[in-house]
Amino acid sequence: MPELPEVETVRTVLAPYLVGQTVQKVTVNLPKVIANQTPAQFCQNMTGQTIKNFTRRGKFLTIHLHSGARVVLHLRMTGTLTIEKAETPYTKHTHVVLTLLNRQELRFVDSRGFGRWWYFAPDTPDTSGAERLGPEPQAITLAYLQQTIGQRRTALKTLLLDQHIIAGIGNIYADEICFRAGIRPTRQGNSLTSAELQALQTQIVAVITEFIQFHHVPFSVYAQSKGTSYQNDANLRVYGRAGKPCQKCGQPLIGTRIGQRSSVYCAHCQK
DNA sequence: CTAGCTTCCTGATAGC
DNA sequence: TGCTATCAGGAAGCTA
Repeated sequence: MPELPEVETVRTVLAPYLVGQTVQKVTVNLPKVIANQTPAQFCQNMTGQTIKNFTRRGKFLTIHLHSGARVVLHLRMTGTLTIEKAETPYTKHTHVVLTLLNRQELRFVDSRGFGRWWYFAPDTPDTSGAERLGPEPQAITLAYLQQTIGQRRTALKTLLLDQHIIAGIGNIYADEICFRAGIRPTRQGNSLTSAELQALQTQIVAVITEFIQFHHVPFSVYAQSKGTSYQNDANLRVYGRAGKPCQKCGQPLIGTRIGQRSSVYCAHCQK
């Protein structure tokens, strides 16, 4: 489900419920979710720790503990985080639960079970993958695009999805960025002109910034949607609209596959 | 460096 | 209604 804007919503909405709280009990119902430890080790390490901060980097979230330890987590396709009262029954696929001293719980629910959590002791390096991310989309410059995307023969869409180049862009916003930049997602990176790379830079920043705003919901709305800020978004111009008329020119949008990912673009508006 | 494929899973939906 | 096939917003790992 989530790309950077949705993960940012998770961070903003949940941070006030986590920061300053102490972990009283840890429950792991699906062991493989804890990527670098046994559930027993993880529970022992986490119990009694106090949460200092809750941050995001790309699509990764990090719970910083006062001890200097960190818990890094990735929601992947279907992971969600919610705050529930301790007495509320678990829903299906509740894989990790942090019970806090205030009788509230942080629950990780993930139907496909692709999401992962990592625990890193103080002064040990992050090996979750978050340490190898490219810059945040808002920090992308024209010069950076010229020396990365501009040098590669791979399809633009695939490059936008490469987290080592830019952190946080997923399948939805990659298509939206290409549409708004007027560039076909199938174009080779090194075929882009300076003007096109500039348009790309502008839209990378604009699309991510706008959707962070769109998905910024109050806790009540977030809680009601079970930890999702994403719904079929009226602001999306191409994603999920294959065959429907382009909102600029009216021609039917093309649905195709690029790098094994579903992709939509306008053959008329995107060169 | 690159393209293509598989794998990890459950669930929603489309078609028959 | 029920069955089957297909697809899904992520990403790593493998092959050639």
